[in-house]
Amino acid sequence: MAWQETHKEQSKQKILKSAAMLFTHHGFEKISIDQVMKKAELTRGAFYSHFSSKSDLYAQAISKAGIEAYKRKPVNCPQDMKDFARYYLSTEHRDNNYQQACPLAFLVSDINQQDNQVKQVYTKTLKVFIEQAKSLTTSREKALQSAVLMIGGLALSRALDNKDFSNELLAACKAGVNSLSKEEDSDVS
Amino acid sequence: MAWQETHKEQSKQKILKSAAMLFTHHGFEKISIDQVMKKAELTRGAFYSHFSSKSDLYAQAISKAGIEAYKRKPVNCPQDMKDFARYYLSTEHRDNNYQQACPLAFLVSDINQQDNQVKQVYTKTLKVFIEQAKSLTTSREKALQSAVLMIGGLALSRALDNKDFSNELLAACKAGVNSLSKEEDSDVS
DNA sequence: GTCTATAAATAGATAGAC
DNA sequence: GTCTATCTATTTATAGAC
Repeated sequence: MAWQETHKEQSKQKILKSAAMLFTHHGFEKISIDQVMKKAELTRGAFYSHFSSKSDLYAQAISKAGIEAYKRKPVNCPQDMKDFARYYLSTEHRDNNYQQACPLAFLVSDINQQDNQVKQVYTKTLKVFIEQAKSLTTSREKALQSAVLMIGGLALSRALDNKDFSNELLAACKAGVNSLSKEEDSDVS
Repeated sequence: MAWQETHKEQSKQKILKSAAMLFTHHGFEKISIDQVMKKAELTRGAFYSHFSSKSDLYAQAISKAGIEAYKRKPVNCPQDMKDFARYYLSTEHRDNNYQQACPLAFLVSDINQQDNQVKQVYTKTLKVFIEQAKSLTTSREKALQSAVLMIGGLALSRALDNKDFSNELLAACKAGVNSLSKEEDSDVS
């Protein structure tokens, strides 16, 4: 019994890992259950033993993707907003070169089309992101602005067909975030 | 002959108007050609006399949606970044109460999944937006940051399931844009 | 140019064997 | 729990009548 439970959990985690990667990079509609299951080395029929619907998988995959994406960020840049922005607003992140990209940016305009479960998971993930930003700046308002500059900047940079323009946009966002960080803040009490 | 040309152009404009509205609010994948044609009071079969593919329609619809969305903005707030931000980052804009919402925010993470024609149109539309912002601030960098705060802020606000949180985010972005405007800028030469 | 009808492909979800 | 097979619905795109 314990073996079976473990086996089932392992299968579910394989599905979730595949889904987190595929959905983050290509969005909800472009990815089919079949693609997710093939990447997880399973078949379509096994899917509904683990998830109630494609939308259910999407919600859980976004949550996992968020956790995976932040797993490295705090480690690499625990106290410094500049490092955070450099990591987040990098061309590598934009160009799909991170194993787990940030779903907040990659899926931002996809979420409004989804059901409440998905919106709730996305909102919770954003709150964690903003808490992270809050610890690196001096006010909640500045944390919100930094989050929008990072998430919005990365999302916009991915939509452009002009690399120079896209790079310029990332640089401007980095500068904006830096001007909101603790070190640059003249209001330190 | 002239009559037919006019008639054809009118049909195309009706299709484009329907597509601009439907695509902007629901994205590329959630809208079918059939839905667009029904809204335009035509049938599916007539579609391919006007557009080569659904993707072709999408590109032209984004262009039209951008033009329509900006048609009012400069009129309402010709010289003032604060008015621009108040208009753009309003709850009405977020909640689909504008007849023509801004495709830059509503579709931002959808564009990366599309072909080059779509990306080019989106990029061109963003350039116009930034030129608008440039005329209301003191540097290109501030214009880029303002654009990201507005477009990214609106996009993010639409993804949340918590109205208070969403409103707070819009307010923070408005404050951020205001601090980048000409009036608040201490570097005026 | 617009219509009806249909081809051809894809995908979400389910049934039943093992 | 996972497999193969299939149902059902949807959608892009095309063919041909008017």
